[in-house]
Amino acid sequence: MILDEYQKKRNFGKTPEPRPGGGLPGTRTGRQFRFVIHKHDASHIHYDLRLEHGGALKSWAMPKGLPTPHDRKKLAIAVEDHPLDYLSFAGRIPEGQYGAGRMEIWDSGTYIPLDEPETAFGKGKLTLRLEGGKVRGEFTLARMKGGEGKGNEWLAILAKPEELNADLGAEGTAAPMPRGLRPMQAVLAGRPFSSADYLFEIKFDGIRALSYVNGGLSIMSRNLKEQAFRYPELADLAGHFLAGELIVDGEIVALDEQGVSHFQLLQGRINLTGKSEIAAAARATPAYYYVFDILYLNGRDLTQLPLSRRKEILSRLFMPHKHIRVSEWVEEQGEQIFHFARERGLEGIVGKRMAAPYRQHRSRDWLKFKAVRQQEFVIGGFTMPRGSRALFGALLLGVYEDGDLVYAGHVGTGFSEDMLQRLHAAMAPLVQEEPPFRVPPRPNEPAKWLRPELVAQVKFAEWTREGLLRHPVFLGLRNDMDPRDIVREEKILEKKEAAASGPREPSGPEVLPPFEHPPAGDMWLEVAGRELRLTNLDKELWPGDGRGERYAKSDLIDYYYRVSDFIVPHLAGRPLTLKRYPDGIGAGPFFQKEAPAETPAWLHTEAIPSESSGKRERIRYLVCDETAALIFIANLACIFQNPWLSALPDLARPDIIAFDLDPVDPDDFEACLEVALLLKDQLGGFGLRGYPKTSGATGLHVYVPVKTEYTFAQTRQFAELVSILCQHVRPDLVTLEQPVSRRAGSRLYLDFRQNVMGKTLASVYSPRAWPGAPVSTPLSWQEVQRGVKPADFTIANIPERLQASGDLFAGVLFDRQDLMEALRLGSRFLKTG
DNA sequence: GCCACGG
DNA sequence: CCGTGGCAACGCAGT
DNA sequence: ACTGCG
Repeated sequence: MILDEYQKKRNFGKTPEPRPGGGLPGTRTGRQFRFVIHKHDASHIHYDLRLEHGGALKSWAMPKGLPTPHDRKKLAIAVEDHPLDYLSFAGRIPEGQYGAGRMEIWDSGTYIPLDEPETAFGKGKLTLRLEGGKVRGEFTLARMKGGEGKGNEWLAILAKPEELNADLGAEGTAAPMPRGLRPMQAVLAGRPFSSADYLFEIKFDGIRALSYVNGGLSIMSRNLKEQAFRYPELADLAGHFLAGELIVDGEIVALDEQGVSHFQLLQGRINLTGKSEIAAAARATPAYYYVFDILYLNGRDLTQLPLSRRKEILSRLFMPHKHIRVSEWVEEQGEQIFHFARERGLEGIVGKRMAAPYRQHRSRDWLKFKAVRQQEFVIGGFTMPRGSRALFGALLLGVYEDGDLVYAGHVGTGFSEDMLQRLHAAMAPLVQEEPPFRVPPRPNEPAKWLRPELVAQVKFAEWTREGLLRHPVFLGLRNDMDPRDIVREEKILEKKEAAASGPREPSGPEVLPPFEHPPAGDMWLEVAGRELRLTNLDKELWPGDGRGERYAKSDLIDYYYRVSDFIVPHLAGRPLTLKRYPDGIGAGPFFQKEAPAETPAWLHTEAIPSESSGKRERIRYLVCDETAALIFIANLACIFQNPWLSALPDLARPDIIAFDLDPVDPDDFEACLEVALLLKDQLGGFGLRGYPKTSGATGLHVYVPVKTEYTFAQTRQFAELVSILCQHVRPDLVTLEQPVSRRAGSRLYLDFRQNVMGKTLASVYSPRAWPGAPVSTPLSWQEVQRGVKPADFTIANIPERLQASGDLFAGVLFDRQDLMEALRLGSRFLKTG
């Protein structure tokens, strides 16, 4: 019986594969027979071609897949005949069994023999046409001559490359093959969602690269640098597509033991140029290419097709292999995938709108959701190496809690070879007998303890209930931080998430791509259905000179547009005082409260009685509740936004207590940082959290969000009390004197007097009328501790910062604190102090 | 930035 | 036609 | 009552 060999190799008690003989012969019409191509993930990934013939399946194992236009001849090893039931078999063959590993159906369909099948199989040469769900084309199978024992070696040959999958030849539009395409990029989004309009993929942490296949292979990084030579293991990429000419999009990655990509692992390879170096690195840290899009195929531009169609085409053409893989995707279930990503310690996920075309820039059609967190940790020890690893195994990390170093978990991945050595050298002189931890951990490997002086930057998925890190990855050493300052950064966002676990928000704020505008003159812009006329876009607001970059009004509007999702929530409901700079920061600005005559009808205005001497008139204030309003206001050459400290509907009850830290010497920002920390301590005595931001000018603002329950008289009094305490602690540093002449001898004027109805401060994320267009930027307390330069935050880089770190001022929107409780807490503290 | 006013 | 003026205003504290 | 201040 021809299936004897099949039977002999298998134990049907253990393998799910079909027994021979049980199957139906199947229906067949004329000269059509059935075939299947299995993708078999055994000791090596390979493809198995099985052709129905003589009541069984003639089978070949094809280690490099089917022949393709790029690789017209590929080896095919004839293996034992399989039963017909194998046509529909898919499953996992268990460990220890013949052919152990996952067997999946990659393609199936019918084939038409183009010569006489009865004799062709025996002669060792047959030509056939495959009509599968994926493959449609003409192939020849020919037995090679070779010496003894070579009788099972065949060649699979693609007979007519130009006819392969010819049915796809009308997709897209005819175009010559482009060069230097830019990859489409995702916009950072907040909360993941589920939507039938989107598919979701894993976000890779590697090098984004477009691959051009056209005779040769070119792999281009985002900055259009050739990468193909650097990753020899990707060389046969071209041979894994069933088309001769194409452009695909994907990411080059290196994977850890868990199969998770980390850019750090690739770091050692990104600059190599020497051939032998590259070969060695490829052995030590192999690279993988995950393909997720197709932009061009056989003379046709596919970028205007919807993503869903591009995915279909890609999966028809692509034979994944060990180093060249397909990025799996799932439709609709964004939240589930995000959860999965976080569990596995993956960077995050990407949501892509299925109807969207491919665009060569950042677009909201692709949204990325980050699942990782990051902070600094003190290195308190390390474990001995295991296996092939040299020098050490993992770093033992800690954070300070009440003056003690508390163990926070260990990190054993993310080190480059070079970093491993540098770390070891840095740690060696710090070894000590005593563990530095309050409760020393007991790791599986023997540990060495260190004087807690080194600080590591680590990213991780989340804190476990036990307060340890889940999926930590080492990012780098920091030499700019005092280890004593390292504490667990309480994630306020987590609290928010927990509190908001009920009804779901659609998604968090996103940084928008710049809008397209003419370099000069006027234009109409439609924002969320609002028509806006933008004027004098080329008007220079910040002159370019030695002190700062040149920015035009278009840059201001562009900035506000991009960050609108972040700034609008901080402005919503708050009357604005306008300060307008129609002739730029060098010329005289003017104030305006009354909404200008050209204010569109849809823009929210609020008529508020003016308290001013006698006149019982009302002023129609602008209120910025939406992006379109923000853009309108920016077009008025309002460089920064001046919102009230109270919001509608109760303008008499502030929800923010503001402290304005104004250095006496404009260059003495150090004084601001120092006083901010002092203020943080004093607020802490009342159990209150403050949120710091640069003013954008010379100083710093600290906001304390409170419940909308107190009068301005109360908030002002409280601000005064806290300020007096600060002044009392550091009389050398802090003055509360209003007249400038009396501030001499102090370094900082602590202004609590702004807490009055109708008074304003420049809002968070507002650019300022100073050279270089600095932006009022929220800081983490870590940054206040370690020191920053306010001029480093400008309209040129804040969108990126927001994209990376989100809204550090989000607390001001929801962390409404109880002033009465604070006073109770503080009075206790005052009595004892 | 733009309107209203006056020359 | 052009040039120009207007476009905010609170409350505190010190005198 | 006037002024400086933000």
